[in-house]
Amino acid sequence: MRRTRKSVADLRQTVVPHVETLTPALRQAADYILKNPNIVAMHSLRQVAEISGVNPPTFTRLAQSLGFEAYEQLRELCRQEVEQTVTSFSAKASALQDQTGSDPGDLLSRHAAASQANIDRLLQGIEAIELDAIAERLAKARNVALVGALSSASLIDYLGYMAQMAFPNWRTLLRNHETLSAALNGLGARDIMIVLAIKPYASTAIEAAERAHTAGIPVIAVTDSYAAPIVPHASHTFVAPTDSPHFFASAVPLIVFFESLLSMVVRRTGEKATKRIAEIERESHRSAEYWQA
Amino acid sequence: MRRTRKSVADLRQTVVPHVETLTPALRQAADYILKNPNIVAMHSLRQVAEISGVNPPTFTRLAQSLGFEAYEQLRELCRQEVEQTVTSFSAKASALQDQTGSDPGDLLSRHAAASQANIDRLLQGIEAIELDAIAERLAKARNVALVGALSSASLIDYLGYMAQMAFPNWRTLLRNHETLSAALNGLGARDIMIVLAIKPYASTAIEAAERAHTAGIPVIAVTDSYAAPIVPHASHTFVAPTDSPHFFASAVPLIVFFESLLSMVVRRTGEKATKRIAEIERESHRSAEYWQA
DNA sequence: GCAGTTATGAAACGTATGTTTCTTATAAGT
DNA sequence: ACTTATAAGAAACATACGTTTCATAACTGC
Repeated sequence: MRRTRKSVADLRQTVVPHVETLTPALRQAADYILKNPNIVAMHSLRQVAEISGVNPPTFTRLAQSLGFEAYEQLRELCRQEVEQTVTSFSAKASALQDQTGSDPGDLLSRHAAASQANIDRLLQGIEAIELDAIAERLAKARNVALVGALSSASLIDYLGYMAQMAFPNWRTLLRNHETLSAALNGLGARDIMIVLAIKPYASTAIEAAERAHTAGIPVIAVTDSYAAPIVPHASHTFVAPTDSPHFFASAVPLIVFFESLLSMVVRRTGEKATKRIAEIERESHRSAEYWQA
Repeated sequence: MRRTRKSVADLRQTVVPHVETLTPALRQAADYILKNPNIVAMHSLRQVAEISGVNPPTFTRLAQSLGFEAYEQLRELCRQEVEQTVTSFSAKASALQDQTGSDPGDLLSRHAAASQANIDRLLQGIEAIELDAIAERLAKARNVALVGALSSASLIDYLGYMAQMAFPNWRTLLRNHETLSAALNGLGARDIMIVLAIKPYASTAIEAAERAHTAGIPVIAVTDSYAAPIVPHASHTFVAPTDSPHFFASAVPLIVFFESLLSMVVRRTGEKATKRIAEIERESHRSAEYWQA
């Protein structure tokens, strides 16, 4: 199949190189155009200005800053972009599937497609009702302990960071040289432990699950196979596909899973979580952790 | 799966039934609109008139004949038609997101769809050639320094962990109370810094990028907007969509991006990286970090 | 801390837009 | 063939458009 020819003047190609030299307002306008070429193509300058919250003259000035004679020419690029997408969408989809893959430049496309496929498989492999039940238990738990080692450590950290925004009773274990015994101290049947363990499985994580399980702490295992060594020590197991064409497993389905799970618990906890989130954000702004103009 | 809801007023559905009762000139106009909704959506009435060879007032009259109050409404139908085609994939996601959520069990499906749409948008927003060029530079760099704070910290950790498997010269900065000055010490123009900063932007990350940029260290910014405060301090910027129906931004596209980037660099580095990976794996097994049956 | 510069929003301007009105062309009925 | 009714182009109109100008706000460099 013939590849759709790229128009000589491409929107991104034209705008992106200039972006870094633009003033804040102009950059905001450029950002909007790059993200919403279809809106720009289909609406008048003033309508775009209103929708995007940018002052009308800013777009005129942006076009001039980019070397165009008028805004109309910038808009024409957007039109071409849209036209191209309209005509080449189905082509792209089929092209991705039969790539035998010698072209390294398309590695992003390939990995993107693989990730999307994995997300699909994640969806097929998990029962909504199961997940709902777990979310319910997490919402009611006294403490939620998170465990992950080696490559799983940073993913568990991500979950932990997000969770602490919403809940004061979620905690990541085994950080900063904390021992397993110390970590498990005080945890019991009213708490829940979430353990992430994907191949190659970290001994630390398996051991933590085992000890917790023996101690009567409910363990939710998130792993990549029902044959994983953690399964026997879990009271509930979720399996996420992590296949990838790379030397390492893809974390994408895991992130999707964790983000969804977290969101479900937040929804259940209701206003309490939302309030806490707002409070922490406010506090962070005060403490200058967040950058502000 | 439920089909994406068709907009209440469909262009074809609205126009076709009336076509036979129209006068010749009006019919010609109707015919043109049905065949070229994208032209109509993206151009003014008078431009459409000129392109199609139909007199301007004819389009106004057509709209009125079809029961519309004004031509603008007819054009809006064309816009919807185009929008639907352009975003056929992400349309699915937004439709799912719009269900204001009476069914909590479907949250996983919704987030999965949204993630897939975001991956799609990531692909559209990044030029393969750009990414290729950056991968090339990363492969040749003396040192690669990774920076991320707050919510980005764990994601950068993930990248750093994976990278260290393959390359000895990739390092995550600002961990374990390392100061910025100490971190930047020894870095120069032959090195590259990758900074991840997504909203709310961490002061630490912005500052690191700024200092590095001033010091002549190439900075690659990965962020969520061209209007992000880090952009002025970057020698190259990648923007990944992070929209999500939750209170937090989704990390999925970022993971896809990093995994792809890493894989591209590994491919370039060739056998050297592969050997190192194998060696580290062997070492880890010996040291019992990895669980074995 | 101030002068000079630049960036940005508000107001003003000429122009193109969508629509209506007017006029001419076309077709039908007697 | 003449009238009448309808259709369609031309001209006219109010409006919204893209742009420029102006004033003020926000930086920069001394």
